[in-house]
Amino acid sequence: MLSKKTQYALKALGYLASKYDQGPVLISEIAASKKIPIKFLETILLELKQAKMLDSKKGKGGGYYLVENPKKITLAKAIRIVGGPIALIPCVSLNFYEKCADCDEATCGLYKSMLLTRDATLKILEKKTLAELIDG
Amino acid sequence: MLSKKTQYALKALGYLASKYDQGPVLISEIAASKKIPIKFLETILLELKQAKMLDSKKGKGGGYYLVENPKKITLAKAIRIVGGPIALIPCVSLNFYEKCADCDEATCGLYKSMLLTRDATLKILEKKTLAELIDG
DNA sequence: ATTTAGTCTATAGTTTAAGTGGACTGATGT
DNA sequence: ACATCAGTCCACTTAAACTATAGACTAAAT
Repeated sequence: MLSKKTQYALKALGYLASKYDQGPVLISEIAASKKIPIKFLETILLELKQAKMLDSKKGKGGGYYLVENPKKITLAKAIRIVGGPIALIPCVSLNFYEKCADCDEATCGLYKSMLLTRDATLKILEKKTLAELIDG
Repeated sequence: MLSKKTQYALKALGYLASKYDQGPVLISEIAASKKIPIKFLETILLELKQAKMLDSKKGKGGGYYLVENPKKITLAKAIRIVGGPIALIPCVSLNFYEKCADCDEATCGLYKSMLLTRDATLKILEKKTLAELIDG
């Protein structure tokens, strides 16, 4: 399961995708529309900004907006930025790899099954983009 | 990502599968072999026992053992018992479903992508069994 | 200058992970 | 039969990570 933070990030990005090229969007507007705790959302958006996926403007008429066309940003990329490994266990994670304490990957049965699962998941998440998060 | 608890459960079940029909196995043996904190493992095995996937014998010569042939137990079933939803978000979970606060499932873009992902994952986890967790 | 809206720091609450101590149960030896 | 040992079972405590909230600060617009 994705963390709450990651789920919120995807929802927020979907909303921003639907407003792409329409100027900055208020944090409060995103929070209200997607039912996300506003202060929590604040930190998530900041993180996405630091990763150059979003940019922001302060003051009146300010807000957050996507830097790039939503069609060019995959769900996998977004998930990874906010810190969510996609694999089910660390030893098959591409971006958050950690060796198991106990097993040899060449022979580990669990490793094999989890690898299959990761590949199937990634095949989808590397293809789907933020544009496809837009409702309708 | 699966919780630590779920990861430990799968490792322990894999070990028990490799010792199926060889009598009870000590918690301490499983913990040592799979590098699992022993007291944490205790509670996990107890939970699997209460779900009738394992049974145990107390006293000398005691320990835990699989009730059923490991070939008959899917990974999906095991994961669900120890409380790990397989879906990435609650609104597409079969066993731990929760409605989203903000979206209409008929039109939600995120819902559609997550549903695809869940199906791909489940296709694997509903087929793989504990027998396939045995190393080698 | 005033208002608007993002940024930063600190903190509280909640869940998950892990550790401690001891009670209970069954097998075994004498 | 009884004592002892080996093991699971159970109730608490602690630690760490995750989720959520509050308030002061800074930049931009008018």
